[in-house]
Amino acid sequence: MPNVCTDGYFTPNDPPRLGPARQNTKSDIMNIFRDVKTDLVRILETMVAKGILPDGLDLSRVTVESPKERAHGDMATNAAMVLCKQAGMKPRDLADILAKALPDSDLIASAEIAGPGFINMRLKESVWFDVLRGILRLNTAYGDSDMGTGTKVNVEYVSANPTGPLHIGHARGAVVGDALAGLLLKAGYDVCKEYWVNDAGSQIDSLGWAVYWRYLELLDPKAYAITDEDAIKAFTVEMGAPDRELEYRGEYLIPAAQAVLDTFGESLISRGADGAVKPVPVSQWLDPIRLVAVEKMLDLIKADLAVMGIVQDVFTSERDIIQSGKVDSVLSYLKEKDMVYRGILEPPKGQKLDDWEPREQTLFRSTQFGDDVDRPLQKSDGSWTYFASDIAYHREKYLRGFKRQINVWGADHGGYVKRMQAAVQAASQGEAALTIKLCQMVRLLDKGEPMKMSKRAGNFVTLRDLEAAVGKDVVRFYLLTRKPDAPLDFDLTAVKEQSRDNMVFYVQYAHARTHSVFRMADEQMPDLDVSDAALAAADLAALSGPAEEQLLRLMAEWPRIVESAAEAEEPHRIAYYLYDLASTFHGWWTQGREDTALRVIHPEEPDVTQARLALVMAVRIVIASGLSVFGVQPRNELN
RNA sequence: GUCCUCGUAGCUCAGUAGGAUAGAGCGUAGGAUUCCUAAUCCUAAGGCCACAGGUUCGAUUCCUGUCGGGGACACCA
Repeated sequence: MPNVCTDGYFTPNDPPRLGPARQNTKSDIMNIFRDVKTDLVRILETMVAKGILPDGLDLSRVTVESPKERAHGDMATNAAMVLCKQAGMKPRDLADILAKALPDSDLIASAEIAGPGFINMRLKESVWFDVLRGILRLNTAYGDSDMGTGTKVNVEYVSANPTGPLHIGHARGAVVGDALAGLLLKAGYDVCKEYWVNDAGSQIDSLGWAVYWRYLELLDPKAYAITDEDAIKAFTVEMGAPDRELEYRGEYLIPAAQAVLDTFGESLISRGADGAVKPVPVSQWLDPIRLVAVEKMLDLIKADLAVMGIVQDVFTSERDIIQSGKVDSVLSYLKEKDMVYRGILEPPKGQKLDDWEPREQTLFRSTQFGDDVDRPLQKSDGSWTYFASDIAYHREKYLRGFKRQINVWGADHGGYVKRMQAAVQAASQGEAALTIKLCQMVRLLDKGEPMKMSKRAGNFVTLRDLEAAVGKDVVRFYLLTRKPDAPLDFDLTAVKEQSRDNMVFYVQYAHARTHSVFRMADEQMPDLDVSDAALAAADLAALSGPAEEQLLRLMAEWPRIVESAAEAEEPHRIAYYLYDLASTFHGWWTQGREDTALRVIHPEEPDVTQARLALVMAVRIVIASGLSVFGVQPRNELN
């Protein structure tokens, strides 16, 4: 995937990565749910061939899943209930026939009917051991799926205005977008991670003004102090923009101003007869300053993202989209389709606008695609609205081959969803589909008390502050412990607590514990072969207890979890699965406290020890596989 | 006023490509530590899945409406 915008500050990153040190080898995918379903379908087809069932069965609603109740067996299918109408049979009659045929499978030991027509199946014990060996063989590639069939998906996230460092408000979208991309990659999609750079709007003008002032300040700190309101006022008046305010005053602009000074020297000012620094007219400095300022801000943002372990593949410049004529071309495209017209909108309801006046505008017919009103494409000064360039950008993504697009936005952009989806439909002849993930606010707390932040006071918490306070992995995992569309409290103290109610710690502790068991085994049984090969070849008969079976069963579900989370585009499900697995593992491990026979390490019984260590290793692998989706490094020990 | 989103145990939250007796943590009440990490585990109590209709063999899940919390509503992004 080439980077499309590489002018100036758009230095391309490395090409999209294909995941952590692996190829998506479709042939080497393990998923026993799928295997059982394949067998089930095969048996159904045999029954069709024999004339027991009619041709042309719709099997789309047939599922194979693990029943909630352990007593119901290993897996259950609803096939009889879903197919009974098509087959013209009563559910239980069909279930009866099916249940008799199922043990024909290599995987299924027995099947029986329950409830309204469920078929509960017991799998052969060897199936679970095969799962364990498969995990050891595949390592963290276990859980990979081919459900995406290499379909191209574009995930756009962060996309913060390049006007300053990222702060906590950006953190959630950044992490959710990155994890979603990781999840889709694991599920077999061809994922492109993307950032849309709004470097063309009025905010960039504000940035330019602020940086110019900082530039003046560097040249003459006394005359142009950032704290000197009178001087600032005099400056804006002199520039012919008395309403202009310096919106951005953070110190992070000083390096940008220094870069301006390094690049342009004193060519953006004049000197009075006394040598005093004098600003020159806006037209002479705004363009060059904006360019340098955006470049520096984008560097800052990329560095912030890198601290969080986020590296996106493509950065697309709004300015570039506009200057290359892509907005004009998408507009003429839409005009051809009669999607654009000149018209006057009704005044918005529910809020008073003092300065509202009827005005003829260039409008996009988004109502034809379910939006509430048609949306303006041009500002009154003739320049494009943000919406117009965004349409051009999304069409650009479509033309690059992305028929599936995902945007991760803050919930405050919710009102923008329908028009953007409408635009993507219109600009792709209905071929591309855009889904939008809205992330709710994160409330930053400390010891249960909300932390007071204000941009004005300059004490807002940056992403870097957050990372420095608790660490990248904690931030990433914690922000994924709740579905994005629900608000989230982030407590700086609680998140570092080492107890069960902190998911991050609890899962990491389970992973660390798998390592400590191996360290202990090495101490107590230095001669035991614990190589991958030895574990894979171990006699697993010792793992037939209920607790072991529970662990194996849970780990067998991992590929299914990946697929359903990818299908739902909900990475947080991975977090809950890992918590569940950690809990089951801790419980199994603790059995050894009450009954020494159940301990992992038995110096007198190397076979049993080896089998149990194989199980521990599998748990370690599955946890690591899950954490890799989140971009979180598993811990080998704690403290 | 319109649109989006959420409503599940006392609290914080999972779950729902429609499935069998709705789960977890905290908190509450008990219990386990000569022991591979007690940084952990076990047991118990706790529910009209906001409410009302609809779709069907079956709805916490899908549809419609009501109520309640949050968010958004020209020429900012």
